[in-house]
Amino acid sequence: MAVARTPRHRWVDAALLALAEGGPEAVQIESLARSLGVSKGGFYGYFDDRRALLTEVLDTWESRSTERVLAQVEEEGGDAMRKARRAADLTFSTELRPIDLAVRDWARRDAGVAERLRRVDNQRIAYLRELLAPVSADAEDLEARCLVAFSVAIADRLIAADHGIRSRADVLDAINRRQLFARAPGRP
Amino acid sequence: MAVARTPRHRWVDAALLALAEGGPEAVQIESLARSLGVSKGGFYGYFDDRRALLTEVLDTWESRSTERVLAQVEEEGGDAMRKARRAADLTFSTELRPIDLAVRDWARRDAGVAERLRRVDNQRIAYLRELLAPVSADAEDLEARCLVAFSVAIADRLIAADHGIRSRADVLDAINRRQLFARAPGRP
DNA sequence: CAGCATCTGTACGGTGCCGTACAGACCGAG
DNA sequence: CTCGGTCTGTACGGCACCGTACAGATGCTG
Repeated sequence: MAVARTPRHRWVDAALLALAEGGPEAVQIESLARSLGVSKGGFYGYFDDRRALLTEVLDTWESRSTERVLAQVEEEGGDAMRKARRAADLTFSTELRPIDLAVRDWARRDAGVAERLRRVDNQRIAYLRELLAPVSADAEDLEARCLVAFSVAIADRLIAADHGIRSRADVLDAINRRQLFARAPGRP
Repeated sequence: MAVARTPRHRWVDAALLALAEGGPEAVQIESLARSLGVSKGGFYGYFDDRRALLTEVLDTWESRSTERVLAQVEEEGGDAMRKARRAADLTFSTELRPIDLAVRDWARRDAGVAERLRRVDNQRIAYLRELLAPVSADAEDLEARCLVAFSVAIADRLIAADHGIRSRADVLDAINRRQLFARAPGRP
């Protein structure tokens, strides 16, 4: 048996990279082959067609964004607060964030992708609730804080505005202190 | 002179629609021609090439998102609060919002688009500052509220999560009441 | 109504990508 | 070393889109 120079997962990884950089349209078999330094000859041994690759790409992204993050977080342990913080860090890592944005735009046009995104987002927000519950006044306040936190995290890379003398990081820090983690009145 | 069945602006409008629905890759001359019930014959009389159309599309979007909104708002008059609210409504109208999202994703890959978006966003946030200044405690608080408001407005259509018994509208309403427009402590 | 500038349909060559076919390279097993 | 299955390179047909060329339709204008 010949050993595979370009096993299945390399195609998927290359596709994830292309998706992150150029959206789903940029996931092109011949282009991926070039970036792998290979011709597309072997591709169709692993995948029926381009569509099958995209499905697998989404499967991989979904798994890395949920199960893998969750496993990592649980392995490291700690209290709910620490776990939720760690989950946030892993979710918005350098590799995962651009894919997240690409998928989010993709979901606007593809109901299947939208459904996957809903599953992933629901799991993320569930974690976020644990993080913010201790400082929230009530269920409505908690839900509001969660949506704000999630929105700010996502929109950060999508907004291009300046903030005068302040850097974006300064403003994000202020949001954390004054809105998200500010203890609600009348809580210990 | 023959009268134009398909004048320049119809190509631009069709392109804006395609951009909103499918991103810049979906702006295809032959596809636009089909949607206009016309062949592409006339297109190259108005534009040098596809690139020129995309430039004009961005010009149009930029103008509609800034000058036109501003003109409309100023025409209707009212105090700063009313103006800023009106500007927000016009900015996130049914037609403009999908284009906004498409441009935002586009900007991740194209520096020129990113620069345009920066100009537009800065103008929008400037208006937002007027809206939120009266309830803010200080400059840092104001900047935080602006970024939160803008982030929530943008991320709304990009987040797919559910909120239990509450609808998204409920949560957005709670955010408005409890975080964005809640009068800062010690303000009249 | 005739002339003419303008717009439109059709046809074409070029390019890039998809998916298929197949010959040959490769490497482990025996 | 030889065999055999697996992977890879190359070549091909098909398709969709870009941009060009040009003939003909169209409807002002004088």
